[in-house]
Amino acid sequence: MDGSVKVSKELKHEAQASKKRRVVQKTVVTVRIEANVGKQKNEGPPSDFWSWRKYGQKPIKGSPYPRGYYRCSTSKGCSAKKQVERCRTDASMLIITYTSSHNHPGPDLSTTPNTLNQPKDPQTQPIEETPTTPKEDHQPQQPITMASDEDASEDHFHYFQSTISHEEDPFKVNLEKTHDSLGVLFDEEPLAYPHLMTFSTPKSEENDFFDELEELPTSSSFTSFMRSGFNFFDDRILVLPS
DNA sequence: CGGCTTTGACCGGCGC
DNA sequence: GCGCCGGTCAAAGCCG
Repeated sequence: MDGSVKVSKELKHEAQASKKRRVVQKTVVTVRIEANVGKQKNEGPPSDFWSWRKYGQKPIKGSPYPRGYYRCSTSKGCSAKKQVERCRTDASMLIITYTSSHNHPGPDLSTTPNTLNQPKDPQTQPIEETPTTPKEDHQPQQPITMASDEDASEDHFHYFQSTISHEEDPFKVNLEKTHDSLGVLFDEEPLAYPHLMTFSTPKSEENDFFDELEELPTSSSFTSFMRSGFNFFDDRILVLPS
């Protein structure tokens, strides 16, 4: 179990050609799983901390492996979706495509028992626009769910590159073994990679991306999302679909 | 008992 | 107009 993280990045830059659906935020994450050294139970959903409910699976043409469709089960009104597909050539390569974004604080990431590095308030900012609690899952809530299909999410295309040069993935190992060690994960997570992603602090030359990022309502949730993902994803790319 | 997974069918869009 | 493909829903079953 070398548990080495392979940094494979593939940037997809597609021009929008659709005339209907404007643009839906699409995040393509390539994960290389190699924890199946002797087991095979951790191959499925090593995803993030959010709970995903599988709502469909279909064989994709051109790929011997089927594609699974997941939906966020953490919140009923969450429109976050995820597609898990396996590489056609590399069975150990998982291609996860995230669509939309969570409109609610996912896992209690900030609820870390050892709040030593998270001096944030308990109710600091679960969400900027506030969850559309009053509404149900029927209502067209778009305060935060800008990734839905509203015009608000025009051309959102960000490109994040996790510079995980650390080969030490204690979390990853744990994660792959069992999701129960999530707590450990957080605990182990010293300071995460705050500077890795200049989220709320746009200043890099990639300002372009951040420029649009500022529109991202899910700053806290998203951040958490990223943080958590950093430990599991080799590389994450936000792509702007057609 | 609740939640999640699974599988088949259905629907919409696109291409030919 | 038909067929292909991808995506989603819905019902049943299983597991915890």
